[in-house]
This record gives sequence, structure tokens and C-alpha cells, in this order.
Amino acid sequence: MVGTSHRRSRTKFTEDQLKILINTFNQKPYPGYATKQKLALEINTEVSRIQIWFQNRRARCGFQKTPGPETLESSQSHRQDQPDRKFQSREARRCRTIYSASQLCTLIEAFMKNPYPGIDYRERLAKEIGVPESRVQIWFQNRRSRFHLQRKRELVSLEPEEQGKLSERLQGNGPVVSHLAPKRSSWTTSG
DNA sequence: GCACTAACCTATTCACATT
DNA sequence: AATGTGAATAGGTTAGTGC
Repeated sequence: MVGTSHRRSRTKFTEDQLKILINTFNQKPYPGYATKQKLALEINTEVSRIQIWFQNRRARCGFQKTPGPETLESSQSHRQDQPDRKFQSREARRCRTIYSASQLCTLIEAFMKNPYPGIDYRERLAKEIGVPESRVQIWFQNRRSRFHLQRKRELVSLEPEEQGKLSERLQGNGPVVSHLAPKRSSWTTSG
């Protein structure tokens, strides 16, 4: 661990922790928030670590397809053309976080300075506005995604000639947007 | 080096409140 | 109904750790 690390330091689960995680995963690979919270308490870690672990585990176990229809409630939400993940028997999600105007102001300001904050900065921000760091991380993810989306829409709404100019600018010396280019290595802890 | 995997990313979708 | 946005997902990448 280096102190200047952009990432959170890597969690090392113990054998016992893994046993419990795997056991739960085998029963429900898509746990709701309550389950994640219970797990977090049981193995003494954070809910966000549980969530990441389940994400990675599903990916490793080839969970890209539907796990099977035995637990679904096909009567309620049927959409024939998309039988995938929306059919898993869903437990409740985490409650939606409601940000105050001043919290949003702080987040947006931070985003404009650096859309890829490292763990240190996220933690500072989280403390400053009084929400968990995991919420800050999600907020930045959503914000970036919607920023990309908006840019794309702007591009397609332009004349071809303008598109070229704009995309050039976005690669090069444009304002905030250029920070959202795929390469993110330059955004180390500079906040 | 390489395998494994936590951390992280984008793109998309779900869910739900507001307009 | 359309819109806005937090939460969850799939699927991919980056990087720390142990061999």
C-alpha cells in the first residue's frame, strides 16, 4: 500500500468469510440490500465490498444468462422479448438516496474538477457532505454515464461537419469533457 | 511471468418520484 | 406520459497478491 493509491486498498477475505459468501451466493446470486447488509455484519465488512464481490463472482461464474425460471413471478412483470435478469426474484434494493441542493452542489463542483476521483478524495467528499463513500462512487458513475450520453446525443444532432470538429475538440483541448476520455490514468490523486 | 480476483469502468436497465 | 436520477446489472479492464 502506497498512500498515493488511486484505488481503495485490496480487500483480503479470510477463508471463513469466503465460505459464508460462497454459501450465500449459491443460494441467491442476486441478493437484495437486506441480505447484503446482513452479510456485511456477519463477516464484518462493508456492504459495498459485498456488492462488488457478488458482481465479480457472477461474472466469473458465467452468470450472464438467466439463472432459471423457478423463482420468478411471471404473472406480474412479463416482457416476452427480454426474459433475462429482470426475472430474478428480486429482493428490495437499497433505499434511494435523496441529496440536498448543497450536497449536489458540492458533488457537481467536484465532478467538474475531476470526474474520476480516487478513493481518498471520494472519502473526503463523502465525509464533507455526510453520505457513505459508496454513494459518492455511484453518484460519479451515474454522472459520468449521463455525461457521455449527453455528449453522444449532441454529436448526432449536429451536422456531419460539426461532428468532426466537436469530436476533435473532445479528444484534444476541450473543456471538462476531455477528461471523460477512456484513458483515465492521468486522473490520479490530484484533488 | 502468470493466474486469480478485488476494484473499477462504461453502458444499459430498473425503479420510483416529480413534472 | 415524459423526464430525472439513484441503484443494480452485464461485461470489460486495471492492478495487487501469491505462486
